[in-house]
Formats: sequence, structure tokens, C-alpha cells
Amino acid sequence: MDATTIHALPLLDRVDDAAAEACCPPILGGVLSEDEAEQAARVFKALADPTRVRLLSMVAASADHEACVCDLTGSLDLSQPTISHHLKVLKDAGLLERERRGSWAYYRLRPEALAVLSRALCP
Amino acid sequence: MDATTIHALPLLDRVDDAAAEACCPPILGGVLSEDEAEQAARVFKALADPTRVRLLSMVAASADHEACVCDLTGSLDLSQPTISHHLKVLKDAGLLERERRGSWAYYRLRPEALAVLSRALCP
DNA sequence: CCTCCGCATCGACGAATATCGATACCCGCC
DNA sequence: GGCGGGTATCGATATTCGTCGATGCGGAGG
Repeated sequence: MDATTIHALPLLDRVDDAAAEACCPPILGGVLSEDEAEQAARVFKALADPTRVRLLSMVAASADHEACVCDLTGSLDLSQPTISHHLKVLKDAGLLERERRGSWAYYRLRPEALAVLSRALCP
Repeated sequence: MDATTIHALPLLDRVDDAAAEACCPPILGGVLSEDEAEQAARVFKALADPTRVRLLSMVAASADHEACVCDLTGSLDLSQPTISHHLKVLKDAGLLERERRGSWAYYRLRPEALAVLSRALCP
């Protein structure tokens, strides 16, 4: 029920240990089923907003690929609830992971997720 | 004005001839500007719908990476105008290109677009 | 020229989404 | 235990989006 542990990236299921050469599973690996398309679209939907793409790039550009929410809210001219909402969307999509450290919340990049997406699109 | 020739992939501008080793320009290549994020999100938005992801995979799985509209409408249990709309979105995003052949319209994959997207996400 | 067929556009409508202010939650600190 | 600062959630609202039926357009064939 809670999306804290379950990320919307079942595409990962296709990437087992022996999938190093299996470059293009989803998009170009035959016609996708209704469910597969739904799962792929869910991740792309998380990237379908300029603010979220920018947030992702900010986290990726930070040290250790992680950033505190307070830093992000200060850089984006949007209200704090809005930033928090976008970060939640990225987290639920499996692109970021959250960790509380003291009073602050840090969001860290999940490079595997981007790798899966990248491989899914390679021609 | 017309989106027939102009595709929404200025990301291609970053991929010049000497960019073979420049693996990750957009997302992970530093903080994106407002405009860059907007352009990236525009392409992702085209992939943010299950029907469109499926259409793309169908075209990609077809011979010569192209498919006739009549084939696609027959496979998706959606009205013909809806399919036509989704194909237009994919075309305007630069992911597909259209060609009239006789009475039929063929949509062909643009592998460069997928390659750009793939490189943009690689970690 | 008229008709049929494949496809695109238009107008409308319901659903989803981005955004905000207000408020609740969590945690270190006094 | 109460306070205060950093985040998340809630409720509301305006905009965007997916879908459809109806209609327009363009080419092939009688």
C-alpha cells in the first residue's frame, strides 16, 4: 500500500544478472503488453514535468548525488509544498530515495532506475 | 508554426560530432536551466501515456521500423481519432515521422531521438 | 464528377495534475 | 513538556490531457 519501499519500476524485473548484453528489453524489444506499457508510462510521467526534471538534475549534480529539501526549495521559486509534492512523485517512481537525517530530509538519486530507463530506450 | 519539420528535440543540439564520449549531456550533466528542463520534459511527456508507449513499441517492432495507421487502429481498441491524436503527439515530439504513401499514412521510428533520450539518462 | 475509404481536425466533456495556503507531523532543543 | 524549524499532507482551484462522435480533407477508382 505504502509506496515507501515499493517503487514503480518493475522494469527492473527484466534486468537480471545475465542481462548485461540484453540492451533493449522494453520499448524496442517487441510489442509491449498493456501492463508493461502502463508501468513504463508511469516512470516517464514522473519525468514529464519541467520542475521535476530540474529537481532530478539538481539532485544528480549535488555531492554524493543527494540533496537536502531545504536547498531545493531555495532554488526553485515554488512553494515548499509544491517541491515536496514533486519529490514524492519522483520517489514513488523509483527515481529518488528519501532518508531522514536529523531534522532534514535528503533525497538521493537511484542510478539503477536511470540505467533501466536508458537501456529501455537505446536503439 | 507547423510542427511537421520542427521536432521538439533541441537536445539534439548538444549532440555534435565530437560528442561520442559526451555520454550524459542533459539530465546528469549539471543543473538544467529552465528552458532545458522544459524541452526535456516535453519529450518525456510524449512517453507519459501507456497508449503512446505501446504505439511506439508497435512501430518499432514492425518491419523497417514503420507501420501503417490502419494496422495500429486495428490493434488498440481505441477510436481512430484517438490513435491519430497520439501519433501526432509522438510525431511532434520528434519520436516518429510521417509519410503518405498512396491513401495510407505510415509512421516510422526516429532512432536518433531515442538514442538522444537514452544518452540523456545514462548514469 | 462523384463516391468511397483512410486519416486528420474540431468541439465537447470528464479525469488527472500542478499549484497554492492552511495545517498537521516530526524532531532536536531549551 | 513545550517550542520552533523543517517537511509532509490536505482541500481547493485552474489548467491540461485523454477520449469520443461528428465532420473535413485528400487521394484512388469507377
